[in-house]
Amino acid sequence: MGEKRSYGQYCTVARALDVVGERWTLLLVRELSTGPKRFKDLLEGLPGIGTNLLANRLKTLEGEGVVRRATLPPPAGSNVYELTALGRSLEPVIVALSRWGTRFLSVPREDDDLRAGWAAVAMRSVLGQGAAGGRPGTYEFRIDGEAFHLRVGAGEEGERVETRQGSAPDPDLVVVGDAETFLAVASGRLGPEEALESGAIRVEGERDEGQEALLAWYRHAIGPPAA
Amino acid sequence: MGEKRSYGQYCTVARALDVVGERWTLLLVRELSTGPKRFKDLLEGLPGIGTNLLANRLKTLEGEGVVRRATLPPPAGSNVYELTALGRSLEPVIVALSRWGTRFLSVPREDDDLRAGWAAVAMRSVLGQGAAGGRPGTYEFRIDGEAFHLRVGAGEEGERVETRQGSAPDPDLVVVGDAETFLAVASGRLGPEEALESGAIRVEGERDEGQEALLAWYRHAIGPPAA
DNA sequence: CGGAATCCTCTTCGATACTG
DNA sequence: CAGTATCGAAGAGGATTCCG
Repeated sequence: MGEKRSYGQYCTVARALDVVGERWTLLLVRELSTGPKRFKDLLEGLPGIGTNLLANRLKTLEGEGVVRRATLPPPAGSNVYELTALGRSLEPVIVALSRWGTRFLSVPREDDDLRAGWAAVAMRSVLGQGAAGGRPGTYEFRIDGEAFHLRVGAGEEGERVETRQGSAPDPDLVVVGDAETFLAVASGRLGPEEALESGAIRVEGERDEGQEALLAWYRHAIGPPAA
Repeated sequence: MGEKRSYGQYCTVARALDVVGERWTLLLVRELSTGPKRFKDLLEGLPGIGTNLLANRLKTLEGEGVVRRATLPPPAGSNVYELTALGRSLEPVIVALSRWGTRFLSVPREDDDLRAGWAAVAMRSVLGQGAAGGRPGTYEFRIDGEAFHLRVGAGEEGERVETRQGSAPDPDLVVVGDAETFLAVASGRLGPEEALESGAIRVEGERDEGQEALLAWYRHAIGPPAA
């Protein structure tokens, strides 16, 4: 039984792909990159994977130290899967793929699935491109009614960004919109100005100040349309 | 007939993987990342792929604008495959995977294949981590008798690095060694000092000055052992 | 509800042989 | 040398069932 297929190359890239190169695996990491999830949530976020394949991938990744099983603290108490430190260190891979994939996004195809979390991942991936000088802070996104927050910290080289599902306790800014709009903005297809003017994206709280801050942040983070 | 399998997700990561997520594809990009190659050379660098699969991948990637066919200028005149600009922009993906895969490298396994080019890719991927202040220049590596050169240019944010097969016309430094040693150094398993002292890696040209420069460069580029 | 196991069909892979 | 053709083996994927 599955003796673990390997490329059999003494090469850093091949070794990485031995672990995360199989079908679905990196998408599974993407799902967990915003926080722990139950088996059922993962199925929801990976339409078409099938329960057996998901279980297999999880088992393999757990064996390799990329994923870990955990139990959420009360009152939740659910069994979840989460990334280990090793798994979280795949972030640059996800970001690089996300940036590269942006140019293939165009518009949703017939039968394309769409999840709020994917828009959050896309938003995260367009950040931290500029060198220092970003705007550290916590930004909450409510995408199709689901909350995510991005913590932008001023690191040594470029910004350190973390995206997690759920509300932030102390957001500097709360932005509301739908997934397709956020993806359009992340891909550079829709300018933040137009998105705000048309009402496709709204800022909660003190409107004028918040809106100005968001625009400034967008402009810095996303930069000129489509790299 | 192969209607082109897709994850069917309106997501930047999934779209990227729709194009380069299949088995062998990113390794094929790795092979081409150091320069154009003939069909035969690609087979050599992807042991086990099978001619039909390689032909399929190349055709698909050509259709997607990642790879292009070209004819080398005389006197070579061979038909080769090379990356387009779109293909070259996959560099950050390869680098991210290579860095992540470094920790799985350890020592060659029984039956592991090993190619000089893979060591060059690994060397390239450990560069440009430090912020500005790197040492721009051209470094030639002769790995197992094969020549590669890395051009490090001082860019805006971090260094811009390009790796190509073949000799450089004007190398600032020529370093000679075998693939396994270079991979050990790239992975942080072997310090550059030890590698030079043991003679596993040699510097050509004016020894003392060159050796000092190489060491300084290594230290800056690679930094403290194993990030 | 969470997930493992089974069954069956289909596609892809991988190795070799064959052709322009 | 550069592919195409072929075919057995392995993996994907969808449904369904079983177990805690």
